[in-house]
Amino acid sequence: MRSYESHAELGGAGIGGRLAPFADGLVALSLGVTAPAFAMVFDRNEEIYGEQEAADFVYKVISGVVRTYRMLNDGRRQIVAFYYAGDVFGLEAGELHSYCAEAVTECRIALTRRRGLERIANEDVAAARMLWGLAVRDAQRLGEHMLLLGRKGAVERVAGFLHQLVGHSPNGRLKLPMSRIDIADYLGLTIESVSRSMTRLERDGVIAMAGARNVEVRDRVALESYED
Amino acid sequence: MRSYESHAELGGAGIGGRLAPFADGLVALSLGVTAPAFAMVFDRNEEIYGEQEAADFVYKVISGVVRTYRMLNDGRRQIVAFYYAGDVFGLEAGELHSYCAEAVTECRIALTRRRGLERIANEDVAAARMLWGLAVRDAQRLGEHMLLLGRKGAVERVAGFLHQLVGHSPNGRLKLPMSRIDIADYLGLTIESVSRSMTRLERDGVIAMAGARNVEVRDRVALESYED
DNA sequence: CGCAGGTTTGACTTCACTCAATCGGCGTGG
DNA sequence: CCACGCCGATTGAGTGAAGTCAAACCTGCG
Repeated sequence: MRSYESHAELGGAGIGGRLAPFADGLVALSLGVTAPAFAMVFDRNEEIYGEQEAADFVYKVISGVVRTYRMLNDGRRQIVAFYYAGDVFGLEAGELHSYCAEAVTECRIALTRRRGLERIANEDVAAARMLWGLAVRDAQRLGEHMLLLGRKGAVERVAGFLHQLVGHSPNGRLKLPMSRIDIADYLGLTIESVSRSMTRLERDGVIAMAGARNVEVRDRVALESYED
Repeated sequence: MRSYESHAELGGAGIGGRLAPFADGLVALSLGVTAPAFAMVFDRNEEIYGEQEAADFVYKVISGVVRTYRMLNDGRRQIVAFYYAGDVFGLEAGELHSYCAEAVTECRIALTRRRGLERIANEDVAAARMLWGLAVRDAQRLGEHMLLLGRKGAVERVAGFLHQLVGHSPNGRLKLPMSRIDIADYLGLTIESVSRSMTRLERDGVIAMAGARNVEVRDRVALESYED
């Protein structure tokens, strides 16, 4: 039970999730910076960390998809970002997490101690630069998303979302890992509006759908033009 | 013309703005980190830097207010953030600025070379940490704003905006430095909706107005409750 | 005092939301 | 292997909140 000891020793990383075997206890965070880590597996919709919880760890997605979000008292939810394999999340300025993070699909996540990472950053300038770069890139992506939320119509939002997802897919086919509710809460819409927008894009010949989660982008240029 | 030489030497910091005398050529960025700098003055609505311009400088507001924004082809604009005295802006991950920055009011801005700052960060761990902290705090603020843009109604947005502004004012009185257009483009609304929302808040006794730009928050608790 | 800009107000329209019914795909169990 | 049931997604009808267009109103300034 060596691994459980190490888990306890690490202070516990939330209620959920299960420890999982992991290569050599190291994770390559970015730009060649490597830190000691352990891995956990989270089920679909399982919480990874909550708002206002201590931000003792930094997380990297090994496989699966993660969402971070904030909520209002009455239940309205805004998904701030989706994180995919290779993405780092959970870096905070203060001692507490300012968002909630959950697994969209079953996820394998590498965790590394925040203090350890800070210690590394204190000695290795490249590591400090890397942390800075991660935060700035995050901020840039959020700014882009603000334009979408503040100034775009429903179809433009969905088109922008699909365009962003299809970026990494050369053949234009993609399998949406998240539900319509997640998409709606990411785009500041209702599920009905998301649905209507996708139908509209399909009628216009921009995309083709096979079931709700398989989308083929047929006309990437048109998709971009919807974004203005 | 010593100052113009130094301006040219620095590679030119945009078309607009005038060099201004500055204490000792140093600016305290944050947490005691200091870097060589020079100051410029920008008129109301003058551009500080444009989207896709080289991000050679980092900026700190000495006095006045700055807006950063992105635009769509058809002219729709989303203001990403306002920066007030003491705030640092213009830090970028890549070589280019991803937003446009303009002076909301006449502004006095301290500029420091990005490369110089990076050199300092390479030697001083505290400086690197500071840069990281600035970026993370920015990202956090943007995330907060995304919740407002994606999930709040018009009155809630205006209430949230006023609440954010009144935070630093103990007596509840504040003078809005920006026009209704700026507020609208920050909140993802039209000027008419901003106007109607403020009228509504006034009718409800939450605020009192003396002219369009002088607002007194009479009931801070009620203001927060509009935000949910 | 009068002009010009920005702001407020009003009437009407539009787009997205709500509520409700139907559809469809997936997984389970017969 | 197929039928059924369930959950998520789609579609439709009606409503409502914010947008648009236009007019009137301040207010600060020449």
